Amino acid sequence: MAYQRSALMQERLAENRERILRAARTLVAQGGFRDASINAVAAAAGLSTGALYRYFPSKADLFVEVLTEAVRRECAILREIIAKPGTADQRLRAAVESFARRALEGPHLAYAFIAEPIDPEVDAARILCRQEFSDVFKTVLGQGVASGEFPPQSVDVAAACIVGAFTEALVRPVAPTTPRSKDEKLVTAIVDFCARAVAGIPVAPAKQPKRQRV
Amino acid sequence: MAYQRSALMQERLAENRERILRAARTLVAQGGFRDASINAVAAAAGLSTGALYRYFPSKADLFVEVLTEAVRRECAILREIIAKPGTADQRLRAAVESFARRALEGPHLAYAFIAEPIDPEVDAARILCRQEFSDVFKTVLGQGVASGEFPPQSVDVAAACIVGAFTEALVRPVAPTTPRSKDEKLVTAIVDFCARAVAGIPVAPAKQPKRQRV
DNA sequence: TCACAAATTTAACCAGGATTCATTTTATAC
DNA sequence: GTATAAAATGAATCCTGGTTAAATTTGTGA
Repeated sequence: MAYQRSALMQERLAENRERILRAARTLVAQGGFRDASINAVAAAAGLSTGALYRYFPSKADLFVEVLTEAVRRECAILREIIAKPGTADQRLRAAVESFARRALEGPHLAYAFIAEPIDPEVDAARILCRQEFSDVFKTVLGQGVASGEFPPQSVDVAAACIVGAFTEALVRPVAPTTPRSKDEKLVTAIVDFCARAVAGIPVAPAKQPKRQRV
Repeated sequence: MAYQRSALMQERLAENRERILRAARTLVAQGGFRDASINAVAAAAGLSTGALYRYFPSKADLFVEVLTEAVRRECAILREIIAKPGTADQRLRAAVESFARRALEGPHLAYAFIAEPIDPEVDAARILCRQEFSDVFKTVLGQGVASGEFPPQSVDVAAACIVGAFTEALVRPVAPTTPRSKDEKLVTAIVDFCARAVAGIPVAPAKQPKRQRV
């Protein structure tokens, strides 16, 4: 027999798979995992529930992939930002700002990826993803502490605090959706908070710090 | 007719109600809302499932009460702490430390009260509770900013960040339960992080800051 | 065009957990 | 002690949402 799928067909299948992942991500971004039932995802992807199971063996598998994929992208962006030249303070600010700005696009998404529980299997994957996030922030923090730009501190805890701080600050206004105009101020306030927290900079939000403390 | 419950009986009923609330809180503290099914709560309280519905009209109602009650207590403690004399820095540190220390007793509880979703009705109640938490922290922050002890900042965002920071830092280790010996360092690191974040204090974790900046 | 493999649909199926209700037990009033 | 109201039980019911599978459609190779 040696049954062979035509290139066109293969592409269509791959497209379906992508559509499912996209639909799942969109639904999570809009209403969290709660609104992302298999039925809803399938419908949003333009497929039947049954068809979805030809692409993903279970709901958990689907969302593990959605999660890791999104985190992979996010971390790549952040790593790129902190690899650029500049002080640790500048790079940390840039990373937090970028992260926060993207999270504002879909607050539920950020929340779901960091905290919202669904399934023990997915939760397990989340722990690994968080580790990846944390590592990115730890890198800058470690550099800043090593160079004396930041005071000595627990970089592990600080990294977690940064993630938590801006998650809470961004995600809370999910219920009464805040006007888009306030976003800028919110981002600035969060960035400043985190920067002060790790650097101990009294005022000067957006200025170049440059001083080296030991 | 005029059926009248004896004092003894009334007391027993009130005790049952209390027992249910206590059981629910304990179960949430141990394993989050996920482990706090109506059956489990009833069993833990030494009652049948049916009986529980004589005391609470629905699961949502029960947990709304558990939530608001716990938050009420917590806020009372915090308000007391920040009403004591001392610098804003000292009082903020004391409040965060107290909060963190109690959260470590039952990390799931803290998490469940701040983030874990169960039911739209409960989530709505949570928003009000968070407001209350936030208000407590805002009080100290506002005082510190007004007196010039803290640099100017968005006290709303900073309050949210504080809650988020230590939630994330405390709750994350829920999966692989960290050794109790590390708790002290963790609490210290979190307190320092928050203190630096609002005050911009470079080093000096537990010392008296006292300097007034304008 | 026919035979067969793969994909898809649709309609059950099933599990877990909240809620209800007929029945039993316990408390109160006379 | 008896009758009645309240409380408690625990099994039955219902609902939600993930999963499966028989039947159907579509694609592939001769």
